[in-house]
Parts: sequence; structure tokens; C-alpha cells
Amino acid sequence: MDSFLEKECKLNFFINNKFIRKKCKSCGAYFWTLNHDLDICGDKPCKDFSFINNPISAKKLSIRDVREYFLSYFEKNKHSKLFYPITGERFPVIARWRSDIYLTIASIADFQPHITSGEVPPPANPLVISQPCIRLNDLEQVGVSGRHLTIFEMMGHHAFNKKIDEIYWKEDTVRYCDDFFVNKIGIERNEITYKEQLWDGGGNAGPCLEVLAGGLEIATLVFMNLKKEIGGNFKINGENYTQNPLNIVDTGYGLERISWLTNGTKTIYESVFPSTIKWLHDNSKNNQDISILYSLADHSKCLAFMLGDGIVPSNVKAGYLARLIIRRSLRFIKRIKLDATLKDLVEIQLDILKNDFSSLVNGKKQIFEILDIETKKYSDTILKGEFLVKRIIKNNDIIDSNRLITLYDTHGMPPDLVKKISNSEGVEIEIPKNFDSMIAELHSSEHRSISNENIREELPLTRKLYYDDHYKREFDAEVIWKNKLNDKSEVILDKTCFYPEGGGQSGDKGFFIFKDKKIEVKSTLKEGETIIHIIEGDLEIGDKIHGCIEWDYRYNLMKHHTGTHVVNAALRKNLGDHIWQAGSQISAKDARFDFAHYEKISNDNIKKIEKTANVLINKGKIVEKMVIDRNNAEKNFGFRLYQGGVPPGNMIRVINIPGVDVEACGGTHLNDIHEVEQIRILRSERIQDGVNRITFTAGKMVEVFKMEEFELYNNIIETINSYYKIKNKNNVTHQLNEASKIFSVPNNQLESTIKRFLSDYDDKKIIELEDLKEVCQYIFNNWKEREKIKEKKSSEKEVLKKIPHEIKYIGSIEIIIIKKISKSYRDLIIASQTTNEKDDRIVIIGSEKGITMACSKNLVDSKNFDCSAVVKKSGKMLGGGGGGSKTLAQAGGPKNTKINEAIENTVKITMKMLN
RNA sequence: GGGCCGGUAGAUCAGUGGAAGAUCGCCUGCUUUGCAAGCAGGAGGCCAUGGGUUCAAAUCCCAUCCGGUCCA
Repeated sequence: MDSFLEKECKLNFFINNKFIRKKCKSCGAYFWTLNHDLDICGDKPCKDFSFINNPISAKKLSIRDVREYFLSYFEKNKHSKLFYPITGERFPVIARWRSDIYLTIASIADFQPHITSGEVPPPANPLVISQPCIRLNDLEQVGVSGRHLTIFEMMGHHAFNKKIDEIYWKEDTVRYCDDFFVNKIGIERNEITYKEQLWDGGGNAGPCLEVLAGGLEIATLVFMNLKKEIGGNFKINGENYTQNPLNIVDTGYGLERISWLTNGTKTIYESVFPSTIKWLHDNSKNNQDISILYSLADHSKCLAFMLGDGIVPSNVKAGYLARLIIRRSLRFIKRIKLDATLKDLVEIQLDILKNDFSSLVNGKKQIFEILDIETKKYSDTILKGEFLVKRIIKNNDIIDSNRLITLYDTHGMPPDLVKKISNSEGVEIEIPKNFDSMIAELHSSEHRSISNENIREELPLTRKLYYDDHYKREFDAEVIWKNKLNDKSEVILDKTCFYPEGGGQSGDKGFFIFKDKKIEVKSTLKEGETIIHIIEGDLEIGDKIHGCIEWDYRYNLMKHHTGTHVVNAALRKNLGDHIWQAGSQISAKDARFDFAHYEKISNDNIKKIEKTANVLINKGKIVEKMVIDRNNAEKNFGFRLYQGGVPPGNMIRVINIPGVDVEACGGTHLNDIHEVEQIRILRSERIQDGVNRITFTAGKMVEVFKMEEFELYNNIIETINSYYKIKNKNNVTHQLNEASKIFSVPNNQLESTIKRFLSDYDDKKIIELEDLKEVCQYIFNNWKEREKIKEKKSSEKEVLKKIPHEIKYIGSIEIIIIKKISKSYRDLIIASQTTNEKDDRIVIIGSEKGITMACSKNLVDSKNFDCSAVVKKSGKMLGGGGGGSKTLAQAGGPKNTKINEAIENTVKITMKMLN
């Protein structure tokens, strides 16, 4: 390995400039230096920082200076800057173009996976970028270590070489690096060492040089030329690698670190956030713990980027990471008794950032709303948790580590807060030192196995005619593969118009015509690039068929799919640019669209969104369908393209409705949004915190839906017809929704619910009311009153006087027998009331349901009497069972004709027990 | 995407299979010219929805809806 690195890193640059290769006596790594006396590599922990209070450069540079120096230096040396709509010269901090990570963690992350794999050409070559990155893996170190940040800029000059020297490779990379640090930043060349290392990550690997100065790693120069592959002939860290099709220069220069080095402040934070730290210090009442001020300065900048780039806090995905930072910040704010809100703090950061990152402030209004909501939410959670902790203490329960874990994991209560609360209640508790790892342990076993789609190998490919013309509905084709299932078959054709289920759009139906016979196509699926038709019956390979898709069905799908893009646009127009698709399901009947948004959508907004969508549709706009290369698509339309996930490959399908919406999308679409006809939003719901769903219907289906709704309404009217009349039959949707709310049931349960509430209603008078809402309110109130009367009736204390009963005596013990009680009395209540009044009393009651019996408590004590035991036996006579407490028990069963017998028997057993 | 927890009076919550409760708030009366007052009485519940188990379900089981929380 050493020899491998030696060979890889022995550069002419080092030789010609009199660098020598030495071995670090501390860590054993090899490094290049001009300083012949140096025997340690210059990295932590082998060397301490030497630049603190003693900057090793000629001038002090702000982060803005460093960024400017870097970009202009490499631009001058023929590197191109990138430009994207919205974010400008950078990628967003949320990695929209990737499905394997949520946040942009390095400048090379911008070009993974498609460009690094060679599948997509680089957007420019060579190129230079300063990429804001977020890393949360060392969160606890931030503010504490003096050098960790959650948000930092990684500056990089990247070259992608098909042949080693196509652009440039190691020699030029190191030469640029040296020139930049020595001549631009002003670090003496003999202060810089280059440490040899192996780099691996994300399936790639290669040799690298760590650039060190003053004990600080200020850049890493990676020569990525290997990729992980089974049986590859390079072995690194136990993994096999082979040559990558590209030789990639992946450099990462730590912008903040370079600035720090030139300033020589005690920590990196003073170089990066000088004004914010001062402000925090001046505005907090408890500013002793300076590490908290550092953390807050960092976290608030991190939030400015996260929220400014459109992350919506949530309990899932990237949204959760935003919430994590928000909650940490809120805790810190409380700890230092800051005289301002998190919103104020983020506003300060936005003010600082707006000159260099102007897009961050576009959604200022939404950012502030989000922070208000999140602040409120967290204080609610903490308040609840506080209550919980106090109750545990009040109940004299012990708060052990299990309790602490539950409090944190299910109730969001951080353990230090639990400790604080219990201390103030006078209870000492201990937080286990390994608390964090205990939490990690709790979640470690949950990794689910990914459902491995067993793609059948070697299926023939299908030509997709629907992309030639989205409106094509008939075609001729030949069967090239078949698989017989029971009464159905799977069939693959050489070409087809049938769109397979995918991208949220349902698969087409229709039929084939073969030898004048009609064969039904039930559904269409996709496996890889192959389209499988599920047909009724059978066909043979070589059969030539004529295919027809069910046009009405498909046309509805197209209306709903294009409609979805319009609704997406309408949402963005009304709610803000943070609206981002989180999933969609398109059927012929309706469409579901899930998207990120931080609050429930009000009815007013729903109406506005529906209106916006319909205005767009009425105006009409051509729908451009294009297949273009990824770089052009991203350059022209930005990452907003990747609403429904990231498509593979270099050429991607783009659906552009100019000025309205543009998405990478593989569905079938209309030629003009005018054809959608109309959109009707059926409902909106919150499917997760931070994720909302809108269900809508389009085109003719709107009418169909209206009819269904009308039918439901009329059925309900018929149900209530003999009791109630309705005056106002307009706005059926509204009436149904309001009625559903009264009974808190979904619309489709409304009819049966109303029936249930009317079941024992027998007023003959017909009442006329305004609308269904009023009727339902009336029905509900009326039912409540009837329930109350029932209760009153049965709680009358003199009830025994009204009900026929007989009394038997055993000594002083009174046995009251009620053979049949009417429905309007409640046997249980009567039973308990009669026995509670007088000692030495037993009550046995027969009802429709069975037998209820009760006894005075003194009989349990003196005679060891047990109602439950008695009743169990009598229940068996009824074909059922019974039980209860010693003083109150019930029995019943299906054979209720035998009730009299059972009562007699119960009396007998009772008397026997008392003797 | 996964795990855990919850849905009971206007609010906060008790209630682990046998009469739906507490505290605060609300209403009425009394007491008191004392500030977050005292006493007495009262109103207010489809115990989220649907199904199942059981003689009997707020309570147990399943599904749905709604909310909270942690992790990737």
C-alpha cells in the first residue's frame, strides 16, 4: 500500500521544487515538505494548531475575500463557473438531484452519481465552484471543538478526464493548489505539507493529498480513478476496486478554515461569525457558556440555508433534519436567556447572507412563518413533557434510564430538561453517560430489507409508441414473448401504445384484435424497459395483432396528469416556492398530489388554488414535450425539474408548460392545458407533519363526481324524508361536508350514521329546516335529549314502587326479584341503587339481555356471598355465561326464552348459598 | 420509509372488563368591599370512526382517520 501511494504521489512538482518525502513519527503517514527537519505530518493530532494568535499568512481574509480569491483565480485559469436558475452559482443545500442523501455534503456531491459515473458529461470541464454544504454527523462537536461547523462552503476545482491528461491530472492540480495558497492567500510554501492518503467513499476511491498548514487541513486533493467492483484488482480497506471510466480531480478547499488560518482567532467561529457572536453576547442574559453562542451562530446560518433553499420542517426526511437544528437552537436560546426569538436570529443571518446568496431571502415570509410555527410547536411539546415529568414524580414513580428514553423517544423530552424539572421538584436523577448510544441502539435493529424487485432477466425490449405521439391510440404489432398464467397471459409486443403503470400514472387498458377476435387487455406493467400486457386468454409468439387503447380511460389519465402539473403550479403561486412534490397517484377517476407544506391548508386557500388552476386552464398554454440532456435541462430549468424523483440516464424527458410549470416526467400528457377543461379539488388533508395531500378531479370526471355526490345527497334526503324537510338544496358539497363534521364520520358513512341516530325516533310531525347541516344538528341534539330522558327515568329512586316485583326473606336478608324489567330502565343502575340503600339485601333482575344481580356489601363480608359465582351458573342456562364483581354481576346468552327458568334457578342458588 | 405514544367535559388529563371521573374554566346562589379569594349547587360526554371478542367494552383485538415524537 505504501508503495502504491508512493508511486501515485511522487510528482514532478514535488521533485522539481525540492520537496522531500518523509514519514510521520507520530502517525506513520508519509508526507511531502520543504522543511528537512520536520518529522511530523502536520495534521491533528500529530501537530497542534500553530496559527492561533499567530496567523501564518500575510493578510487577514474574510470568508467573502477567500471565496472571491478562489473563484477568480480558477476562472482566470480557464475553469468555468456554473449557473443555475434560482440558486445561481451553486447547488441547493438540499440534494434534490439525488435520492441517496438528503443534504449536499461536499462539492463533489453536486456531480454524483451521474457525472462521476461517466453517464452524463460534466456541465463544464474543468469547473470551479464554492458549494455551501451541511454536515450533521458531528453535531455535538459544533461550538465545542472550536473547528466543527454544520454549514460550511467547500470550494472545489474539478476536472473530469476520460484520458488521464485530457483536461489535467495530478501535476496541474498540485501546482494550482500551491500557486493559490502561496501567491493568492500568502502562506509561505515551507509552511505547507502534503500528506499521502487513500480516499474512499460513495463507491469510488483513489489516492489523495491532504494539504496542511499550521496544523490545519485546509484542502484535500482527491484523484478519484477507482470504482468499487467485485473481483477488481485494487484492494482498499477490504474492498475490491477497479478502474473508473473517468479520472476525476475532486478537490475540496475549506473556505472557513482558510479564512480562520489568516485571522488566527481562537476558534473558527470568531472568524466566520464575528458580528453574530457579538450580537448574541450583547443580547443574552446568561452568556457565560460561549460554546452555546458559537453553536447558535452556526445553527442559525444553517437554518437560513436550509429554509432558504426550501426545506420544510417535518418528521420525515430532510424536513426532520431541519427540525432537529431548529429544536437544538431553541434549547440554546433558552439556555442563554436570549432576548430575541429564533426568527430574529435567522433574520440577522439572512441579512448577512443576502448579498452573496440572494435566493435565500425569496421565501422570507414563509421562513418566518415556519419559524413561528416550529417555535410554538416545540414549546407545546416541552410544556406537555414537563407536565408528564411532574406527574411521574407525583406518583412516586422512578425516572430511570428506561423512563428517560421513553420521555425522549416518544415525547421529545431531552434528558437534561427532565433532570432540571425533577431537580426543581426535589428529585435527583441521573442521566446515563451512554444515553445517545442507547437511543441509537433502540433504532439500530429497524433497518428493513429493501424489497428486491426480482426483475426477470432477458426480457425483450419494447418500443414505446406513446412517446412518439401521446395521443396515438391504435397500432399494429407483433407478439415477441408470452407467459401463460391461469386464465390470463402476459404478453410482450415489439412496440406498443399502452402506457404501463409507473410514475404515479395507472397503466392503460384496452384490447387487441387478432384474427377478428377481440382480446381484452386488463392492465399494463413495466419491467425495466419492457412493457408487459396482461390479457384475457392467450396469444402465440409471432401473432400479429392490432392494438387499441381504451381512449376515454387514457384521456382521463392525461387530463389528470397534466392537471397535476397545473395544480402544482397553482399551489406554488398561492403558497410559495417551497411547495415540492412528495408523491402522486394518478387514476382515471381522480388524482392525488402530496407536497411539502408547513401547515394545514385553509378552505379559503383551497378555493384560491382551485381558482388559480382553472384560470390557467381556461387561458390555455401549450405543453412542450422534449427529451433533452441533463445539463441543459438543469441549466435552463433548475432543480425544480426533479419533482417526482430523479430520472436515470443523460437524456431526460421534460414536460414544460412555459411560465407555469416544468418537470422531468415520463407520463403521457395533453398538448395544451386547455384540454384539462376544469379542475375540482375534492379534499385536502395532512398526511404527515409538513406533508399535505390534495385530491382533485379533472375534465368530465368533475361532472361524474358531482352526480355521485348528488346521488348521495338525495339518498340522505330520502332517509330523513318522513321526519324532516329541507328548504335549501344548493351547494350540496358544502352541506355534506358540514353534516359529516357534526357526526365526525367520512361522507360515505353519513347515510348509515343518520339512520342509526334516527333508529328510535318516532315523532310523527314533519319539521322543515334550512339545510342538511341544520337537520343533522337537530337530529343529534334530539338524540342527546332522548338519551338524557332515558337516563333520568332509570335513575328514579322510587323505581321499585313502579316495577312489579316479589320479595323473599331468609332471616333478615331480603331478596328482591324483578322478573322482567322494561327497556326504558337500566337494570345495572337499579340493581346497584337498591342494594346500596339498605344492608342485607339482594336484587335479581331479568331483562331482555339476561340477568343482573347485586347484593349489599355486608353480605359479601359476613356470608362470603358472591354474585359473580351465582350468575355464572345462571348464564349457562341461557347458553352463555356471566360474571362481574362480588356485589354486582350480569349474565346472559342466546337462549333468552329460558329467562324465567334461569331466574328461578338463580333464586334457588342464592338461597342455598345463604343457608 | 420505519419504530414508539396518544385521541374521554371548553382546556389539561385520571380511569386495564362490571353505575363515565378529577382539576381548571363556565353558570347560579351565598359569603366577603382584599387582587390568582371562600362555601354550596349546577350545566357540559356518540369515551375519534368502523368492525370483532365477550353475558358485559372507554377499557381487549383488527382496520381507518386525526395528532404527537424519535430514527434513517
